[in-house]
Amino acid sequence: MKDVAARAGVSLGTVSNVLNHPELVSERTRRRVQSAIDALGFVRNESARQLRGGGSRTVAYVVFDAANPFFTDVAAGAQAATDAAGLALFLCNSGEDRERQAAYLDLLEQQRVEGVLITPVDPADPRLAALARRGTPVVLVDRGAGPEHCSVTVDDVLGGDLAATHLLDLGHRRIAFVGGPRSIGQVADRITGAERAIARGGGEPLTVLETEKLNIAEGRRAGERFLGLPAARRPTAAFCANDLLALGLLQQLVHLGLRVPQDVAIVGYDDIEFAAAAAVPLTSVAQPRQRLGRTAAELLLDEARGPAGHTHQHILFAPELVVRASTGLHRAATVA
Amino acid sequence: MKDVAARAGVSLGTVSNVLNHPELVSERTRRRVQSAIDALGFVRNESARQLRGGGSRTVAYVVFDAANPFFTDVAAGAQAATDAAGLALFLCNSGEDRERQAAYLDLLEQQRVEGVLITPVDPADPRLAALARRGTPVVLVDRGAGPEHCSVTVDDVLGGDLAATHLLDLGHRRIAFVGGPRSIGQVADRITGAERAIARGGGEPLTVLETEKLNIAEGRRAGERFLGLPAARRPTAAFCANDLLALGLLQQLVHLGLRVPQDVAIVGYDDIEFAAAAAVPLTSVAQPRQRLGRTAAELLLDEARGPAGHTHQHILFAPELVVRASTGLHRAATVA
DNA sequence: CTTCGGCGATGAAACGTTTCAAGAGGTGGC
DNA sequence: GCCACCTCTTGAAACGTTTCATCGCCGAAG
Repeated sequence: MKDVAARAGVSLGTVSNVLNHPELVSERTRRRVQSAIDALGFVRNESARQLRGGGSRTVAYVVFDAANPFFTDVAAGAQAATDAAGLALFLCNSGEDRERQAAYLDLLEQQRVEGVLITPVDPADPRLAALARRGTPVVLVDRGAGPEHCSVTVDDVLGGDLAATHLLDLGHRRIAFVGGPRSIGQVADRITGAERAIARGGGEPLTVLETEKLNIAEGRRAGERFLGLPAARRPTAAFCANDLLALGLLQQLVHLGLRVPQDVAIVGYDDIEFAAAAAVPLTSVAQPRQRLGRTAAELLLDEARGPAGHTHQHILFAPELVVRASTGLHRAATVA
Repeated sequence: MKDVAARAGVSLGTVSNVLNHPELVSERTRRRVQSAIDALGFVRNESARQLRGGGSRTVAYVVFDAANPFFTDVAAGAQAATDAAGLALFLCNSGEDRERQAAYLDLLEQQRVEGVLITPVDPADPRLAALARRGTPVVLVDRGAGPEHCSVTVDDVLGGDLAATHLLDLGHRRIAFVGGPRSIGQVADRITGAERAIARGGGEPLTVLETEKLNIAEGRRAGERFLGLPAARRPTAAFCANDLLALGLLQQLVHLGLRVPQDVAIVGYDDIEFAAAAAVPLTSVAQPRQRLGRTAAELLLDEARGPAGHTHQHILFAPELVVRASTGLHRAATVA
């Protein structure tokens, strides 16, 4: 910037004014400075600017699994909101890894981002509360929060209930749950919801096939374990914690010779775009993904704008069941 | 930091040493300073640190479409490399939008990231060359580059050739290409490859159904247009620029009553995980996705480490055809 | 002719670190 | 008892901006 000033024959302050308050600078000087900038290829050093007091104009979304289309849809919603506010959104993929989540949170705080959206692997990480306490707004996405954050969630207990109720209505009595680890709140809630429905509807206790992650590969593995269950105790339906698991499970079961939905009915969760395109189109519990992201980002921006006039909110959306071929009408017909 | 120093009864320099060169500080003082840090919840200001000379320890991948699993797999590969090097990776989603790409590039340069990986919407953006000229390493991913960058690509002409050759081998003579816009290099190359194969194999000229984007929704739309073609000129096979289009197309054609592969054979591109799980498992041209990302990040890190001993490289991988049901054996049998 | 106001431009302080030359204090050798 | 050396700590400079009080100048008003 010094060089620019020298070349244009003005002071540092004037160059800065051209950049930040062009209306204060005369047309003539502004042009001279601008051409010096262009000639020298000057690029403002954001660190220095930020140091002096400007904010970072940056927000981050720490995502649980970037490879899951559910989260990229949420991110798209968030980006719509940050774009409108003129902030940049960085995506950070924790990849279901606590340490990576921790590393990102530390980094983001050091970089003084304006706020953090996060779908946490580990909502108990003290970093989250600390971050908020020290003044970086944090909004939990798809996960409930304590009094120190805003949160935007979808009712996972209800979602689990919807899924299980649907299967019970179709006449299924022995239902499997595929998903895990249970330490993940969403998983635990969906199980709770399913158990609630079963208790009410009079099915047998849920057979839980716990997985280590929530991806397609784990779904396939669960398929093998499913088939390994003694035929007498084998469930006639599976409710999966997300669509990736459901797609993997579906693929593996079909591969091993079972028919869906005749032999096994499957319900997924999230209703990602691929669910409808699956080998057997997937019944799934739909969440308002974009809306989730947009709302979360709006809450974040509100808090970042005026920490004063902001009160934490916990917004809860309702999921909806989308019925497709993977649960079929077969049993229903049988029952009816 | 001043507060920390005061509370611990030491100088600023000592606090800094505790943070950056703990081996220079006596055990006693170190503990005192550390407890002051904890008590005050001090978080180092990364801007100031960077200003004084430290690098940003940060790399970004500007991705073409975060919702396409192809790119998240590439990103996972890149992250493996940056993790190993102790750098953080930020994902920036340009979402096929030139302006957003431009905004991200400006921002990243201002933030002085150590390097930029990018699958550009617009490889002609002068920002890219300028960035490199001014000293920020740039590596093009899945897109060829001039002499000013490294690049890591997969041979798209060959990929197009493989796909079309496969269809020709199955006896198809009238082939559609679904994808666009043509301004995207990958799309143009895949068309070129397909045309080369057709010229060699003696099919009719490619029917190009140009799309605006490369996603599922556009694939569905292409399905309608496909069916709108006069029956006499309607192709018997479609080669899609990526799997998202192929999945959308497949879904729509089936929905409209066509059988795949009997009425229309479909070949996709990328071989994303969902391709195998589709209604009719998709024949697709596979790319070494993770490898692509890892290699690109490694080149970037090499350049960032020593701009001196670095020479730009252009690495080209070969794609492979993965045959599944969507091209079936049907025609082959007919022909044979 | 003086004074006032307003517009543009200026220069220095401030932001929060890191680095580095130099100082303080202690230990051991001669 | 002096010097050399070592370890630990210090203080100040430097990084590249933005901001703000101030100044110079010009035209208009009195």
